[in-house]
Amino acid sequence: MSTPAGPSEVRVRFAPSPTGYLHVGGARTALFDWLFARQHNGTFILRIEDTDVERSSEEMTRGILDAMTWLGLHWDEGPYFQSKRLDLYRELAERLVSGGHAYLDEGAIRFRVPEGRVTYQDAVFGEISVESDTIENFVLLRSDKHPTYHLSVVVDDIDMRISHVIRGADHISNTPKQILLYRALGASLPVFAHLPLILGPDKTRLSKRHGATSVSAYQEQGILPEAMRNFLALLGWAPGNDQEMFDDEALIQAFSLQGISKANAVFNPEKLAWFNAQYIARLPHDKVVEYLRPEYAKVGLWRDSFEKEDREWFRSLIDLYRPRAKVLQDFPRQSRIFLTDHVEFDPTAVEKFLKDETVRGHLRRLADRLAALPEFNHHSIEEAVRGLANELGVKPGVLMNPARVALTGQSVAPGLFDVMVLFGRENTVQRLRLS
RNA sequence: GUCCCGUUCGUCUAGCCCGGUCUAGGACACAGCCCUUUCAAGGCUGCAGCACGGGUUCGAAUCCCGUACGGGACGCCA
Repeated sequence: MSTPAGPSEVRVRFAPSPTGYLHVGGARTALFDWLFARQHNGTFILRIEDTDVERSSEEMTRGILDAMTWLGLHWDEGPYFQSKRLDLYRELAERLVSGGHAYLDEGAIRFRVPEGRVTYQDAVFGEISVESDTIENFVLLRSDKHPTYHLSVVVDDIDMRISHVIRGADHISNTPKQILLYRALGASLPVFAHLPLILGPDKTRLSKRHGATSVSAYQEQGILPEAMRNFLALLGWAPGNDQEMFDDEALIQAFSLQGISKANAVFNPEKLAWFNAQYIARLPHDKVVEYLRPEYAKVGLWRDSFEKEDREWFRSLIDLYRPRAKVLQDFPRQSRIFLTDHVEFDPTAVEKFLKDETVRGHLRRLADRLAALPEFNHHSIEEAVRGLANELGVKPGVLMNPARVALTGQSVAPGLFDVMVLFGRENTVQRLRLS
């Protein structure tokens, strides 16, 4: 075995089993591990627990790594694969047998649980204490010579000099068994910190029947990794004050094991959506474009000029929709009116605003007015529109609501003057005249 | 069933360790109002909670005990 970690050296690991996708619970655990490592200038290790040959798969491993990368949880060591370390587990299982700590049972090796009470201090839950006669002699090595979870996790945590075991609270009752194993192997204990579970709205463990649970599903739904991180950080942890918006630096600063809650938390997708909207509204333009490029490309609306000659125009377009978007897909969906020549008219809106012949006459006059403007910008357009309304003796809305429909085909759109600027004078005038 | 753990607005939570400053604070959602060219965004206001019962104490969301409810673990799964 390697030498134990020094007292100040923080080494944590995230150890998923590649028997499924990375779900939000696992992601939250990984995030806390990562935050803790970063805060202490420690090492974040990724270990794949693939000792169940039947259920583990490479695609799942791939998916987990991708999801971690998308979430921005970069690991410093690994991924280590337990399937490549089988000899080590066998060797130690045999050592435990010869030391009298374990025994053969029909081809498997079982741990001999000693009498007494096992007590430890959990960094989150405080003292946890169990009478060892409630613990069965558990299997360490299966008859096929593959280790069980308890053996491999303890052996690896010792070997990899893990200083803090941060994992889900579903492992609390496993911990005494593992502590017994540490003792039998003559190793010192890491700090154990168990995280409260994430539940569905019905307070049962979050699962597929509650809706999307995999990180990649949220990625596909147009959730930003920044938003996901911020949201997940606040599930089971709180800074002790009222702050809610955290960038990574602030999160790393503020995070602490003391701030972790003992009570399970219900996953609230609406709050996630709110965080997402906040980040969409706030992220730097280049970052947003980076996320948006594939979304526009997906629906055939991306043009390379958005990053070249039309850069400023595209920036204005994006800014117009930032406060209106909840997910990334909202951008192409809502802004497509600016990106295709074809206008689709909403029949209800047409019926309501463009039926009246007088109104259409007004719009043609407005078109003339706009065509004659020396400058075509937000301010000059506003003056022209309000001026004309005044001359006609009508409220500005009488002009503006029909104009909006004439331009966009819809009764719901961003501010009319912004819309006109974005369309440009020619396009605006033409669409008004065609109405 | 046995063992372990938890319980503050519908939800995420602050406060609890070190009892009075808590007529319990913030956020999401919801409702109303304001802003306003529609829709958002934003601002303001409102709705709503210490699971229950004992005890300790001058005083308990905060400490102790019990009950109820909830969760987790009891696999040659992890």
